[in-house]
Amino acid sequence: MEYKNLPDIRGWAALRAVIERGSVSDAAHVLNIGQPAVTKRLRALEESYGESLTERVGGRMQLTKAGEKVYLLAVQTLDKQLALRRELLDLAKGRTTLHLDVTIAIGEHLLPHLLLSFSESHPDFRIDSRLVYGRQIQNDLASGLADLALMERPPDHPDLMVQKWMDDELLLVCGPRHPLANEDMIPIAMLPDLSYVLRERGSSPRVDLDEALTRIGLSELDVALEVGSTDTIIEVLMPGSHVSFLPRFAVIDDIKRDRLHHIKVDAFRIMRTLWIARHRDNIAHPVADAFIDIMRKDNQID
Amino acid sequence: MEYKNLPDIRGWAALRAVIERGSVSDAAHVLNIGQPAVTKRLRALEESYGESLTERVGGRMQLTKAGEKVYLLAVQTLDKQLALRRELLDLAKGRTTLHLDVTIAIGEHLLPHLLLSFSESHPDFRIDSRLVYGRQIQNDLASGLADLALMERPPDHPDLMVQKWMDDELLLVCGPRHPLANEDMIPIAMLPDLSYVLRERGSSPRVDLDEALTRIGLSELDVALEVGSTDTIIEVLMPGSHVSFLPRFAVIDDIKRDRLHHIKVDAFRIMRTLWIARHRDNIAHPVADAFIDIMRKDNQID
DNA sequence: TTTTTATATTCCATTTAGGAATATTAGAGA
DNA sequence: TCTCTAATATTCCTAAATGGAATATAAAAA
Repeated sequence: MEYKNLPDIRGWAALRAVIERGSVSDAAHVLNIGQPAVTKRLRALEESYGESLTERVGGRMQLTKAGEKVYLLAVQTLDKQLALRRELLDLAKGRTTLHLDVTIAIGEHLLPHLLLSFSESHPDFRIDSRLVYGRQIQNDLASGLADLALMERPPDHPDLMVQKWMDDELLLVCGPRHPLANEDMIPIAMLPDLSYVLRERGSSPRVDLDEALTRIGLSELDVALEVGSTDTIIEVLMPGSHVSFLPRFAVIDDIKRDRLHHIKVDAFRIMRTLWIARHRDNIAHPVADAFIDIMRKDNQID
Repeated sequence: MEYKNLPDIRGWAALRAVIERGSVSDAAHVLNIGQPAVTKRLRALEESYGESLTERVGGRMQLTKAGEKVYLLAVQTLDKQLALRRELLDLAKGRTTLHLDVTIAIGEHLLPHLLLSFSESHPDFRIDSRLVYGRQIQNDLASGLADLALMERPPDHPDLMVQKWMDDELLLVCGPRHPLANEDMIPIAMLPDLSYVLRERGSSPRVDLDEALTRIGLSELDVALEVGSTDTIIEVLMPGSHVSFLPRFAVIDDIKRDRLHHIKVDAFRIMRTLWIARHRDNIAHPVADAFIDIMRKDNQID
């Protein structure tokens, strides 16, 4: 049985940090060790695999072909190791915790209310929630780091299952002082003339937006600012020079209170669905079931 | 990012070896290190997880609840690490190797012919084959250690896909000097009176046999000997005091040449299917496709 | 170029790994 | 219950490794 030539997990951690930070010294900082230590870890790992795993390309550390494969295993294993740690903690303390991942927008607008309802009706259960990016949610579910996730786009990982949570729509909105604040509807042709504040590329609402724009043949909008939080976007809209596409659930309250104005676009709607996702091997989780129950009930009230 | 408290992979290897061999000293032997080293690895691992992972139960080392979880990750990771090593080798040498797992019986009787046909028609491709037990095949496929498998029972792992290869049957056979060597057919009632040489419990033919017997209400046969190889069973049958249930593909030649006699059993046949199995993520493997092609052609000739 | 920033080396103190010998413990058998 | 025995845990020691500080080297930026 193999023993002597096994790689060191800390080598995997080093590789991961170097790739994800893009530099050895940043990685060293994140890992709380010195830069030479990281370099040496990488060398040792390369020696263990007999292949060079990284190369400097334009000042950034990148993976070689072989490095890609090692990196994949490294991330998988480190994530699973973390999940295992947590599982053992839960086991020891006899607690039943639900580890929940949600997208940023859902976390900002829908989650607080849900958590409140849940903790009222199930004071004995515990939920640990994390606001993460869509891609990361898939990794977390796959590795067991998360038991359940609320997402704005369905995952494409083969082991992840989804069920529909609720319908949503991306709405074009502006602040009350914007020139269009009194318009009920505008034609599609006017969309390129507006100045936008949007979520960053790759975020779920942005991907949905870009897909919808491509469908109607619009390639690029005039994006004045990219922001990582819908709440921040709403603040930026207030002065009135920009508009944005935001999930209905995030702006519905502000629209009702006339803090934001919903500009309809003629013959253009971006419909979407919010999803509940979980790993196929993790379909029997008492806290998850209780939580989903709460979500469904809550939905009926709204 | 976690770094300092990561477990040592060699700890995982030690845990795995201890559990699979059932003792610390055996594990030490397999790992080519001393017994104290293994003990210390276990201690270190337990310290890292903050839980005791093993306990001595009746002289055998067993897993605690927490140990189970750690063991699972250990096996997964070590297998994947092995698969990764091999993948890197293939990558470096630019060769295309098919890693094939087959059950013992298939390996003894069907594989040699297949490999020959394959190497004749595809001299540029390479096949590494392993004879392993059914349960292990599933692990190998799941971890990527094997690309393709030929099995006597379909896997129940959710990520593994099967396609039918060929039909088979378990035949009751005896040597030419056995008292029943001239009988064409016997009643079911006579089955318990015979003395059997069978594959060991858990092997694919044995599981099929036991299931079939259960279906007709026969719980136990008189098993004189359990053997790990069908070839060995055939040898043991020669003197003529025992009978066995063996896959048709393993005995058809010997029956034709009158080295074995097939005893039909009235209203009792054990039909089975041989399967080609692979991982869902590994469905595009050129060598696998070429090999499956050979298997199909071969089948038509027989 | 020169400057600046990032990575690799070297050297050293410290820690850790594993072997040999030995103590301890847990089952088996009287 | 008390040996006896086989297995596991400890101890002690040497060899090997880790990671830090200082420094050399390499690669971008100016």
